[in-house]
Amino acid sequence: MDARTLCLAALSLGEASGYEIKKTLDEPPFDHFQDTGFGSIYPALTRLAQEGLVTGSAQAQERRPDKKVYSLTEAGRRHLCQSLLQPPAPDRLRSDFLFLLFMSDQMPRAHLGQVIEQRIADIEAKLAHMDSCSEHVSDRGHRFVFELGRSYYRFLRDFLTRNKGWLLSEATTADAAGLVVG
Amino acid sequence: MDARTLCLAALSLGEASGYEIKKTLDEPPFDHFQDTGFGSIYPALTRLAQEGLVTGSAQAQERRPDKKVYSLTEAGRRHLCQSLLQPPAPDRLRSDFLFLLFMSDQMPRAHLGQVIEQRIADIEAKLAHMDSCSEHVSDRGHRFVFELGRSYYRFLRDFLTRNKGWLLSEATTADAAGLVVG
DNA sequence: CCCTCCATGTAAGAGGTTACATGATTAT
DNA sequence: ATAATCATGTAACCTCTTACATGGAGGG
Repeated sequence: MDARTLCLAALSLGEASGYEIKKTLDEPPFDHFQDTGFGSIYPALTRLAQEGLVTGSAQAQERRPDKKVYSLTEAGRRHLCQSLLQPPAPDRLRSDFLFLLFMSDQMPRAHLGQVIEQRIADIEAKLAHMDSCSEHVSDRGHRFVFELGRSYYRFLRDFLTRNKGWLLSEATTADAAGLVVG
Repeated sequence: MDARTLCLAALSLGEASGYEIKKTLDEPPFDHFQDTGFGSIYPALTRLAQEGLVTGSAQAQERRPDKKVYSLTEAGRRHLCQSLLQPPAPDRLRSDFLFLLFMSDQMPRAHLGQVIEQRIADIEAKLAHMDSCSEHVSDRGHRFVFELGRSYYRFLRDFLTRNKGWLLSEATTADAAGLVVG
């Protein structure tokens, strides 16, 4: 899905401004399958409004810049439902981190160790943040993706913690059997 | 990493043509963290050659189009090693599949079921293919990413298999406790 | 005093995708 | 027959990223 479809999906949960959509997309479980910036959202909303899939109205605020609150039109809701019937494109992951692990024999061991520890800490922080969000996830699909994401982060943390020693060891021969794949 | 860095990484394993690089990038464990097409690879190689990071020579072949075999220059190897010292950008996943699961209350149950079964079958096929590749993965970093990917696919397959019933059930109330998160 | 939050947008550029163009060989 | 493999590339397009532009409120 592109930025436009994501905006439609966010608005299907209720009317919102571009800024609020961005906040929603940045939180779990939305953030598990996409990563969208202001530079995509604002133009997407403008175009969706032109196409009649959303309507927006500027609202004056006290001591704040004006806010443009958008909501789905009937056409927008139909368009969103239709896009859900398309066969999903294959998942695509872009991971510098896995690239570094892949190339680890070309890297100084100390730096590699730092990168892995940093990643484990990042995952830990993510999990902590998810704990604080967990109560607010009520919809069934949202809960499913939320728990899938949480389980994935736990899996990744455990895999890295268990096997970092194997990757970082100085021995020239590293038997694949040493990897604990669970 | 962009297409240029990926080409450098592929060539660090030995000289290759654009076509051969594409094949390498499409196989595990390379395919676990990127997804690069001909339309990115050929222009990337042209530019890398202009920058002196790779050298290419056309080789005539019998009954085949000419082949341009590229190899890393010293400058190219240095450039690659330097790029490994940069802090890695955050991982980014784009998943239509998770988007569909997220929106599953807007979807016909039958279609949702099909999408999930298809995904499980795809993962099963991927795992079978990885089994047939496993012996050829010798480098330590390659093995690490390979096993991480394999474990991830198994995790995803198991999560979907265990919990699809929970997502697909007709009951209006679906207790989060019903999810088996392992 | 500085940072983060609120709030919107544009403009330029980088990067990637898709379709097109070509064509013999080999396997089913 | 038909599809896949081998083999390279270009051009148009689309999308996204990044930087810029603006500015008050409130917390540390």
